[in-house]
Amino acid sequence: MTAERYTEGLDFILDLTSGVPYYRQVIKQVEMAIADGRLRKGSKLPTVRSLAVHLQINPNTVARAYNEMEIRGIVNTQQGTGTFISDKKIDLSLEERANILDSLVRSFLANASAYGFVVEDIIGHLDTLKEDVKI
Amino acid sequence: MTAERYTEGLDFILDLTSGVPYYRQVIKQVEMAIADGRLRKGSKLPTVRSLAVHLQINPNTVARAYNEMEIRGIVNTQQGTGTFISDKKIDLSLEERANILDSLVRSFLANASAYGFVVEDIIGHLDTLKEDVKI
DNA sequence: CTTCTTGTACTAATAACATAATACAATATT
DNA sequence: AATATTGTATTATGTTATTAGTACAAGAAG
Repeated sequence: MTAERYTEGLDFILDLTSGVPYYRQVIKQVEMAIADGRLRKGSKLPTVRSLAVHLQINPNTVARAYNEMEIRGIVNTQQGTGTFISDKKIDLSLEERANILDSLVRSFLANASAYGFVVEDIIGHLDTLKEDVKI
Repeated sequence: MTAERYTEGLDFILDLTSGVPYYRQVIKQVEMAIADGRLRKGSKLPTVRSLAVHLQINPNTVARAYNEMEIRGIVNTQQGTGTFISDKKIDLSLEERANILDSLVRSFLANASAYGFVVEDIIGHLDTLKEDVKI
């Protein structure tokens, strides 16, 4: 399968029941893979057509995800070649960085609390995620 | 605020970035609250109008969530009175609970990675927050 | 009884999403 | 050079989600 040409350990899956649009799920999975180290600068993503076959969706839907990621600077795409993770650098001072992180985390904790989760739940789950990636 | 009339400790929050339809988020949050005991038979939910104001969405959207929950037997609603949790048991397995948490965490990580944060950053900050809360 | 509060119903409009189909342009391979 | 692979663009169609606005019916409160 041509999908083998992209980074090992990266497997796209769609959750058909979540109500989250498909293209968003693709974007989020790429972002996740970047966050936990499975994808890095220069890594090649599966082609539009192969990922569409893999996920059993229309190529245009994959193309939409890739296009949006390019607009956001997450990837570089080139006709005839493919799509690669960019080296997008986020220039923030340490202080700005800390402020944004704090804001993101607090917002997330609030949201999680609406479902009844507490900090320990989150930390436990993140530790588990991290262990999974290590294998 | 009229929302005070419903069960203490229950707070609805929408994640505008996850792509999950709003009405589904409301339903899921009610289900979680029932499963972990924050809501029980007879507990009153906020009115359609008050929750709509609280969440800054259209009342019809809340009404949709409430209507679907009534169809599924989760709540009983009565015009002129309000909406109450039914006596239907909702048992979420540990796995289902973990899936919900996983979905929340992944969506958050994807957002965070757009700012250049990685899992270790998040865990570190959560540990820090956890220490703060202890004090 | 009157007024207020509550959920219900309905219509119309808009935006977003996903698909199918097709064709073209740029790059890579043979 | 010819062919294959890759992303891009476009049009049209259908479905879903959300909103706004309005009105009605049922229950609660005064």
